[in-house]
Amino acid sequence: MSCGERLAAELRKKSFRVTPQRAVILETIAHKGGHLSAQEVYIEARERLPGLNIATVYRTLDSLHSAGLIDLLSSGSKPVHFSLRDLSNPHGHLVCRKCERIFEIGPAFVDRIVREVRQETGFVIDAHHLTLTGLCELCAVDDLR
Amino acid sequence: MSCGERLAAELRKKSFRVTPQRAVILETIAHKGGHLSAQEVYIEARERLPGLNIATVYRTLDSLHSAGLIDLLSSGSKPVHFSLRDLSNPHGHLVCRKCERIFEIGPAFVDRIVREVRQETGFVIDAHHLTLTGLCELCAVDDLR
DNA sequence: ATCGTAGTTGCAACTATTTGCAAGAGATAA
DNA sequence: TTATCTCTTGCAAATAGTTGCAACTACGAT
Repeated sequence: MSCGERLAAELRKKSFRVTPQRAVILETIAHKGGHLSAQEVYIEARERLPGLNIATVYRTLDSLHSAGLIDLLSSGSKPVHFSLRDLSNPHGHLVCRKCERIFEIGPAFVDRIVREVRQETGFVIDAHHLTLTGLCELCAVDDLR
Repeated sequence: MSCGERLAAELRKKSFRVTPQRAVILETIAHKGGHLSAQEVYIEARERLPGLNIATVYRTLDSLHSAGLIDLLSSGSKPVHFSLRDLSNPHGHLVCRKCERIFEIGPAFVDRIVREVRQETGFVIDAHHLTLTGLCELCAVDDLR
């Protein structure tokens, strides 16, 4: 099964309809890799589907997120970014609210947190893109004065 | 020391200037309690400080957040909300990306996660408003088909 | 293959957020 | 107290994101 077919199947499974717009948007995110803003997705995707409307992009990103096909990285209050969910590489981000740097958390530790939360609350958090806000080691030291 | 004075001291400590705008915005958030959107803060605060500009509200909320005086609740891709940081009640939120319901995590468990992350990474996450996204118990069951 | 229905889309108007810049005002030191 | 240095603010314009609604279309039922 091709990548596109896999995504389409995934969508159908969640009873979302498979439309050209959704396919193009999803493929755009998959193709570019990394994190994209809604605007970036729009600009890229419109090259392949000229009539595409920005409102559709926003609504589609929303749908794809609740379907669990893409992840959402909201670093602080800054604009939200999206990325394809990569099941093979669950990882997390630590966003420092002071220096704004972003640190990665490895798969093993992310996995541990997911397990603990599930055990404690029954809630299954998205391991693929766990994002935590706080102070990095250096800024935390400053913060004590 | 009054509440306002405490907040002013806190601001000065982080070398932010204490201005009428910041005081009013902070007091508005403290007074109303719960979570407010930037617009709500603006409407409320302007009653007390008529000349107040919306741009100032956004910039101030940003400053107060990086100063660690207010927390930020971005449930999914929905508009960001702000609330006063309440040191006496650290708690977390679990946001289900499917049914959109929000569940609370108690202080004890939040504390445990904070400790684990610090131990593992040196990063001190904001315990006052930990927000995790994923699937609640019910939606997780559905998700398996 | 065709139909009907409910989910999706494009459009346009609207609301929300950000930014550059000149004027204004806390904080520090003299 | 006053001068000075930056940080902040207000304004206005630009950008980003949302919403209602009529037209369109994917897809299960016929």
